[in-house]
Amino acid sequence: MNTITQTHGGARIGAGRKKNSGKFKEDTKVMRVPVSLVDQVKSTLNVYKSQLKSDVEVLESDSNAPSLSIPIFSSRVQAGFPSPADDHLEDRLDLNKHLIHHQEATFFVRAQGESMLNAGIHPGDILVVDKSLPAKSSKIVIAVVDGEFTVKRLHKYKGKITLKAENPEFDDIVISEGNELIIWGVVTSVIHQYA
Amino acid sequence: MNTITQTHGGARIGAGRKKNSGKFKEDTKVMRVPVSLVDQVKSTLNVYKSQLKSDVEVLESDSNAPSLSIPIFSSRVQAGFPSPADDHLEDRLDLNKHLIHHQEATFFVRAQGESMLNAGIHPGDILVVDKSLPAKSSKIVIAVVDGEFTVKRLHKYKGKITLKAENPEFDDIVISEGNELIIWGVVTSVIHQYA
DNA sequence: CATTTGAATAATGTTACAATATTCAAATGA
DNA sequence: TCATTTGAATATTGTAACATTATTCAAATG
Repeated sequence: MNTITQTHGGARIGAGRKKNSGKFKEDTKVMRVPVSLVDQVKSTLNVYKSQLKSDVEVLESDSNAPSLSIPIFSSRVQAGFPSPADDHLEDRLDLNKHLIHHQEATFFVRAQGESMLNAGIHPGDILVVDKSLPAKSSKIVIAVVDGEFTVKRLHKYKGKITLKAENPEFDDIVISEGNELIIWGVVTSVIHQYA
Repeated sequence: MNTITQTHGGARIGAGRKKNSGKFKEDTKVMRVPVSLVDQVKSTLNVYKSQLKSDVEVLESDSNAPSLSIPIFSSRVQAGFPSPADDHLEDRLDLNKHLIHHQEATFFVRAQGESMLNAGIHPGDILVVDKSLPAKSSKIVIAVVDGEFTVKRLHKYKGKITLKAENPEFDDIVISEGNELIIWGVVTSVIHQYA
């Protein structure tokens, strides 16, 4: 070893990485998990990270929501539109009941990208997702692929799984051996709010 | 220490605890988890354990369990969603509360035509309509024109009122002296349900 | 032959460690 | 003087190692 003259840098106090500068911005702990749940826990961590990055926003459904029935009309009614003041109402609808079939298994996700525009999903829309429904082919699903949160249409064909974007400008995701795919649930409805 | 004469037991081969005799009946792995998710993961493990106990290997004890890199379409344990929100109660969503601001003045309409496709309104969608909001220009409104029920985007310009379709295949409706126009309310959101 | 015992082995929670990532003042040089 | 480069200091993070506890069951015992 020869003596290396220092050309830059130097010792000092107060150097070093900042606390909580990791991906979780908080302390971590090691825990032991059965192998069959490792992927699932990983996916949970990924969702959490995505939320921290505010890539996604996930909300759960409110089990204590009071019921509220509101009249619904069909726009087919051409004339003599019945006033909502009438008690002669066609029908009433409670959004929570109508859109949520399995309360415990339902959660909401706020859509981010534009990859599903042609499926009617716009950035900022609220997606209603049911974890208890089977992820059948051609359903729109919420998935985590290799740690990335995504909304795509699921296709299974001859054992090959593809997540299809519904916007020609976006690429489909073909799942192969090396990919980790976790499906969180099936999108049952989209809610778009106007400004 | 004095020499203790062995009174029972003895060395032998094949002794020892059996493999997979732990609570999970499978190998485990340590992983690092942010402290705020530790409880959540623990409860996931607990659910898993209780399922193991009751199910007594109902599913995929050997069926195929392609858990190598392949999806957990029907993961046995439905984990809750992690939330970075401090108050866990606040990330529960009541659709009624979220979408309906003036309960008394709100009603639903089921959309019929395709004239508003580009505004994201498809046939069969549920429109949330608020009667109490001012029908400003550029808002999507529910209107009755000469007795005909319609959903269009309202435009007011220099005293001229137009109801614009949001689909090039449909004509706009220009309101003139002789027309009767009644605006029932402003569409605040659209809900589309997937089959 | 039924009961007791303890050596062998696995599970499990925690700590330790090595490798990587990040920070930012000192060193440099323009 | 000031912008850029550098590397010591410190944190993160995945995994291995460890200590403790739990379990198993044949040998020892009576």
